[in-house]
Amino acid sequence: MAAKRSGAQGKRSQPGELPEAVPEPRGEPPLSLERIVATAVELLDAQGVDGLTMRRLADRLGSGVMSLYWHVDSKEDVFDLALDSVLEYGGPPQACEPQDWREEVVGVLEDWRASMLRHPWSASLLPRRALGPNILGRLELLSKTLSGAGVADADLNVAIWSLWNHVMGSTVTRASFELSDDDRAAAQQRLARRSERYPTIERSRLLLDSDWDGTFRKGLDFLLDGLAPRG
Amino acid sequence: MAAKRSGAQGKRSQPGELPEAVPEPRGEPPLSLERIVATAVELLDAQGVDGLTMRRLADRLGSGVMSLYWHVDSKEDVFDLALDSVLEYGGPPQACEPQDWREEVVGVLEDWRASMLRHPWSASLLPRRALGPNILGRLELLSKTLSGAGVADADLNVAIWSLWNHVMGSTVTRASFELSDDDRAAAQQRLARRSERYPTIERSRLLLDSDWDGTFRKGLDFLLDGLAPRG
DNA sequence: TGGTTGACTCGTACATCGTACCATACGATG
DNA sequence: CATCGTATGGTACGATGTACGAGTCAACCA
Repeated sequence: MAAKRSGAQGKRSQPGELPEAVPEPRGEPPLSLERIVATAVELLDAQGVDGLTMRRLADRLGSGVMSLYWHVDSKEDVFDLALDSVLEYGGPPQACEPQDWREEVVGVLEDWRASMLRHPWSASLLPRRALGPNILGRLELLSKTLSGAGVADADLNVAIWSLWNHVMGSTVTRASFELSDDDRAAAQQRLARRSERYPTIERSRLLLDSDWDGTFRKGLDFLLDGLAPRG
Repeated sequence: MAAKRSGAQGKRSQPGELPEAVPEPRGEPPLSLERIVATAVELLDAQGVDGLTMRRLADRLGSGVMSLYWHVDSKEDVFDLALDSVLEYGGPPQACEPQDWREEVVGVLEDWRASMLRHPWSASLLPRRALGPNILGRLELLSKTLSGAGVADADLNVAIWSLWNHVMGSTVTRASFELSDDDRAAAQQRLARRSERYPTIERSRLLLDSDWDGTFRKGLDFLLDGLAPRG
């Protein structure tokens, strides 16, 4: 529905030069998709998924609630756009071609994971259909790198999904268990109270002392070992 | 809050034998946590996450809405209980000790994945804190199996989380992309329209022809290769 | 016997949400 | 001036989660 969502131009005036306060009365730049999405991300960072409300979003933007709906179809739309916007890819730090394809893949995936951990709400938004241009771009980049590294076309999809699953799984897991210290303490108490039922995970302090970064790196290495061309 | 959530007894009467319709007037067995959770799972299966409403749940149970709140603290509570209840573990099919630790691990994890895929909403509930007794039980079982297989204590947490991440990641991914055929067609169209931007993933038909089960199995094998004791 | 208590049920009410509908304003174009 | 597309936003509606408190009923004690 809706024939809206046109080019979404940011500014509009390039004609004459009016020294008076015509372009921006200061305080309320005009609404735009970009501004809406950026503010939504701010709100999500500050208040979490449940904290994002169309009314609160409009307040932060200094606009009426219904004005948002000219730029956006629904709240779901805002979620999709926010998720994708957070996954914009800066590209590799140095422009030169890296020596090792493996290093490049690791870099791409670690940046991916870091982007999502920077915005913990993104993990809980994942299970919805999420195929914005930035996500697709990252998939394409990963795909191209693997292909260039010599992974056979027949194995390409398996490789991509395995790596994607690893990133998503570890992000979701970490976001779930990195909540508040109170929650963690409560979980530990619950666990200790029934320690006779869960002796092994209690002994290994699974929920307390886990090294998320190390686990991610190690699991990734194992996957890459298996996926490597000419195993 | 709330000192409720007592023993939650199912029946109440074991005194005399009244042949009249005293125990169940047929049609409305008394409310109980078990019945609430079971009905919530039904509703989630039928209508998805957004379909679960306290009012709808009460309707299905033939009770008033607020009656639910005597057994349950909040709607979040219902979600937590439903998620955990779906992950009850039946145990290995045959009682005998399996010959191979690896086979046992694979069995545990495939059953785990299958349980979640049977209730697709469970994937989208995951990113919340989710540590019910059944999930903990599965973690404990996995942990014990790995430990018994000779995985060193120092590597145990890494192994558990890597495998957990693999299950969760592939479940979330599959649930995201196995939506409706319409959605898939729309995504494909969007992709084709910009095929010049995503040539590799379009050529590999990443979004269309993926073998989810095979990917899961292959990734799992790679992880187990890496995690195997005495590599 | 009658009163009290605690487990359990539920109708009403309220704040808050997403958003449909409609009135408005404004710059550009006829 | 009339018209139109772009853009804004006030009001209102239906749905939601749940606080509150009144209700029922069995069991127990006086």
